[in-house]
Amino acid sequence: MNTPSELFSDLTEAQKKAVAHLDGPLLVLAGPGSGKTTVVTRRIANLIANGIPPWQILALTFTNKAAGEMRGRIDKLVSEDLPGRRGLTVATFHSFCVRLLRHYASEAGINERFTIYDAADQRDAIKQAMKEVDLSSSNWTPASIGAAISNAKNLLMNADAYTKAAGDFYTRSIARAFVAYERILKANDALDFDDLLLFTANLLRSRQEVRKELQARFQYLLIDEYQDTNHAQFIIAHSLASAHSNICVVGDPDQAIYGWRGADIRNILEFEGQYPEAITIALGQNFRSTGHIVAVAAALISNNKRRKEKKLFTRLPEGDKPVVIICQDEHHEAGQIVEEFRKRHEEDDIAWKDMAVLYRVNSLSRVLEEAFRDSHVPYVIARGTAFYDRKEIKDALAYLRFTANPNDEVSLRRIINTPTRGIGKTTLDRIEMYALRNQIRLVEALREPSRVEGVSARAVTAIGKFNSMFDSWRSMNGNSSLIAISGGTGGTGETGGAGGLAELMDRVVRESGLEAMYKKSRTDEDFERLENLGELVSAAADFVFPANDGFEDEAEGANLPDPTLLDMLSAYLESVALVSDADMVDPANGAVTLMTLHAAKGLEFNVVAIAGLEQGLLPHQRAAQAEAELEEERRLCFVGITRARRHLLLTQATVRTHRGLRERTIESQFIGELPCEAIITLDKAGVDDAYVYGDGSGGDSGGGDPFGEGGDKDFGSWSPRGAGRGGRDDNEFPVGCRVMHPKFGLGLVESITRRPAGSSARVKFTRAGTKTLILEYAKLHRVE
DNA sequence: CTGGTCATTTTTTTT
DNA sequence: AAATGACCAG
Repeated sequence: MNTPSELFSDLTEAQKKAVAHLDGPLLVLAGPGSGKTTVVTRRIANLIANGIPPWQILALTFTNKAAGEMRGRIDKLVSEDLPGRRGLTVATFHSFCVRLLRHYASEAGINERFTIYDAADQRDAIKQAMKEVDLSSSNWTPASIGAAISNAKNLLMNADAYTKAAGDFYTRSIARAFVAYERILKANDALDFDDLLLFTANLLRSRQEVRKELQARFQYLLIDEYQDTNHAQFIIAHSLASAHSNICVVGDPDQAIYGWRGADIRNILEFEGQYPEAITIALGQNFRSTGHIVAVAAALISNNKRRKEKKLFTRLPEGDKPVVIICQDEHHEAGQIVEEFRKRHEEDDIAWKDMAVLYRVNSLSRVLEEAFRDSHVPYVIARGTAFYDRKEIKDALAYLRFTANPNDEVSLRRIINTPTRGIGKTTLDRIEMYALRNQIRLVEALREPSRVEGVSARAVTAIGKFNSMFDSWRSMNGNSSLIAISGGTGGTGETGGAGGLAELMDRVVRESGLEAMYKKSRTDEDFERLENLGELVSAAADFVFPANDGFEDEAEGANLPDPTLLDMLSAYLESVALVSDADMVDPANGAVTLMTLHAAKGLEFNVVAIAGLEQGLLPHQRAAQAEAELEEERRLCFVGITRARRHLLLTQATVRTHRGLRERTIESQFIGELPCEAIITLDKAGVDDAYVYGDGSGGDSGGGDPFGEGGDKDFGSWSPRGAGRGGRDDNEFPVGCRVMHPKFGLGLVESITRRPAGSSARVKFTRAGTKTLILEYAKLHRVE
């Protein structure tokens, strides 16, 4: 068992004070790299060491990764033989709410088996709602309606409340769609992400007995990243805390970057006003980054006016100055970043996994990815949702969701004719009409297709097969040999339940016809889809039923009933719905990480590059209007800079292709806000004059240097990307050579035009006539 | 009913 | 550039 003294070793006075705090409200203002996680985990260990039962402690985070990390670190600090350690609840806000809502489903007035709708499902449902209330989609977009609904829900307004408050035509129109949307969700037994918080907050507010029960259970609260909580989360936290005020919130107003999704920075700024007896501890010393990096970050953030002044400082050496590189275009930029990383890897022996490229928008990842791939530097893109966004995966999961919840019509519609099985639009329209007229659900109407007028015999048979397929899967639930899971505490590797889940998944993939559909064609793309489906099946086999439900098993070792296959399925779908991009950053893989600035919050790397420091990108176009939004962009940049421990690289491309258009950019105002004595600026954009006007045909063709003798040393070694297509174009496609284009077919190169923006070629195609193609983009292959 | 082509659009960030 | 949605020919 760790003695209390060990919990306090190596800490600053401020940190010690926070760790030692037991009862009452506590606000920890933790600057970047200030040892926040250490303080939080040790404080929880200290609570336990002081005799507080772990099951009375609730810690809420924003990502699964943060929750897992926190739990792991607490586990290491708390002796294993301490009884009841398992009862500790560490969860994300959303997953905590899901568990709570399933447990108190009847009190919350919802179906225990509710489905969680992700952004795409939500969009589908909103579209349907707009259709129902006749909102022409030319004046309204599902996105704008969705944003309005989301904002309302974050402020704890449901459709009724919104309708009552709606005054003008604009809001009344939204209100109509809102009402219809809510009706659809209700009918489908579905909750969207915002609902998870909204319903929980309302449950806690309106049901005294539930609130009391939970208050008694969770005597000590800890909320991480408190600066990013929204009003609903605020209500949840304080409903739970109101009985005992044992609430510890941790955060940094300078790192508040989720205002756009309803996060209210006032929650943290006004905490002391809300709890006058609160103790506030500021952790300003940075243990992560070297001097210049901290100086640059501090200077940048001091430009924010609406801000609580907080001193940032480090005792680490000054280290290398952050480098700003002005690049020619995005390919050049990517090349510079790869080159810098390679140098750090070879000269300083820094592992790839200790480096990251950060950017404001996901679309920037493509060019970067190409550069890393072409230069054989291992990389991963942290896009947790990407896998689950793929068509084939969404389809397979829709089958599962409809299996678990037959009321989920959004999923049903998705898969009823995917793969095509002869239940087309006409048939579905007729069945829908029939359902509407007879006041029954779509699923029920599908049970009696022969009674629906105008449905062909063929369609009736197809529907019958469709029904029996799901009946067969659902009956797996009743088969006890499939549902047994070894012990409620889980944790130990293989379980019968996971096997059942994997078997179900396997059957779904095969019997639905998805597998056959992709097996039929031989394209690479379809082969990849098949592989993804296989991966999905293996992932299901590895799925472990969550050990701790968090509400029933107060007594240690309480015997929970074995989860059924349906329980497994719900838990699995839930875990899939709540993954975040940040969750996918796997420290075990030896690769450079590419991710958005948002996803980087809470992480740190030895080497960090931030790409695209341009007006309109960082700060982003849509955020540059209002001062408050601009300040959030600045905080985002601040978050990015403070991820770096030793080396920081900031890049700007003077020309960037955006939505197919090549445009000149303007340097980000944030670059101008950095103290020039703490940074090094390298302008490598102008060098391309040598490239553009140099004589291309002979001079620079031989070596790997597309810039001839004009380039300086640094510049000369750039070209991993350029060598592939852009820089070598004159060699690759000489005038007169025969080429193949995926769309236009076979052609003959008539001429080559060399431009700074990228060379183009006039190609005479046998079928399609003469076209001018940008070599960088056209997928041209030379044919001998 | 299916599969293709053409026209239109693109919210930045995410639980 | 890419992804959707509408429309039209089999």
